[in-house]
Amino acid sequence: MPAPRQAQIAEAPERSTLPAGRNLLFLREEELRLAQDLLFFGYRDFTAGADEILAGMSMGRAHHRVLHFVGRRPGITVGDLLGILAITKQSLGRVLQPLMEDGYVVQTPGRADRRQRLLALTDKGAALERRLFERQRETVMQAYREAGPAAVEGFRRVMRGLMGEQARAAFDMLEGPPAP
Amino acid sequence: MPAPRQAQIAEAPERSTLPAGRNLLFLREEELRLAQDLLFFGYRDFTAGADEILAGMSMGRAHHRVLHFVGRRPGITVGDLLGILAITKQSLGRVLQPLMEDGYVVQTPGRADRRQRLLALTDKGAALERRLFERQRETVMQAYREAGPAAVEGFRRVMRGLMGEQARAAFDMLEGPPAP
DNA sequence: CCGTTTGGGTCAGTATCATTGACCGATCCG
DNA sequence: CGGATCGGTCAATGATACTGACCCAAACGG
Repeated sequence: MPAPRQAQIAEAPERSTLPAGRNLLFLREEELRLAQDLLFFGYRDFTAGADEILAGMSMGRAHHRVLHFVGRRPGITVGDLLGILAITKQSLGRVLQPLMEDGYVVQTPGRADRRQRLLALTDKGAALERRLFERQRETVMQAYREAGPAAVEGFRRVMRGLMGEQARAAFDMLEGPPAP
Repeated sequence: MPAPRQAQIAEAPERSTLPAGRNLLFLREEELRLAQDLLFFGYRDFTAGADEILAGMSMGRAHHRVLHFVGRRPGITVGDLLGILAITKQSLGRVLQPLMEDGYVVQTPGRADRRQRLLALTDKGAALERRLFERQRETVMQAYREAGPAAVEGFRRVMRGLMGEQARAAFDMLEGPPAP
């Protein structure tokens, strides 16, 4: 008998024939578990296509994120980019440095504040970003088509609701005015 | 003039006053960029709460995923779990091993096939999983409430659409019948 | 019954993404 | 001028993942 350590095994959650009163709570719990699963599988496959391309260039998701957000906001400062990504300076540096050395991104000193380094994609950087973009476009567009326009609107509302304060502010800044 | 290397700077994408014919294409492009942003920010904050708890226990997201899926399918085999997570045996081992040593997960030999190791949460494991679950529940439930039931349905449809073949099969198995 | 396949575990080495804490130079601003 | 800010950099660490090779034990099939 292989049991020198008799651990308590948790009971499996019930899946049917519930006491009437708990029904609503149970549904909410299942709803949540469903959401966890959806987000795990969905996000993974959303990024999978771009990850594949990146792997072949000894880059990773972090590089893609920089390309994406710099492309979205040309002239963004390093500080603002850090705020969007919510990573440390060092983590960004390790990704941004090679991107600049390899000619995907350039920085130019700010005119108003010369301490700032304004980031922008080169043509080469924009081309790579576009390649990654097109790959994800296929995935997302198919999901949008299958789901329909109303579903897309719902998807947006829920995803936005998942964000915290800080992310929502960054998000609104990105989607909002071209530049302050 | 600090320009020994004159890189081409890509033009910023236009944001208004488009040639009429390209309008639709432009909207689709913006739609996609919006989706990318939503998924990045949304997923990050969805996992942030649980990540915080895990960090305090020298665990990471990978541990959470194991607890989640084992909790969802008690008695799951190692092979099936590998299929769901889509990682290598070695990667799973490095996470599963400590979880078993620390008494969060137990394995029992399969009755039909004694090569199999059937995984289950201990009470301790179920308690931790619940703690993580409750944390994410707050985030998701608030997003659901804000967005409304119709939006939730749309969210589900789109997330499911993002999945590839393999993920969709795993997903359907999870949400489907209690056990084969 | 014996050989092959399958389920699971393990070793060694490598890569990416992230962290902390400290420190520096250049620039801005009161 | 002096402090605050923007950006870069050092060193060390940890989590997650990968490949390829190899092993044991149990199941399966001719």
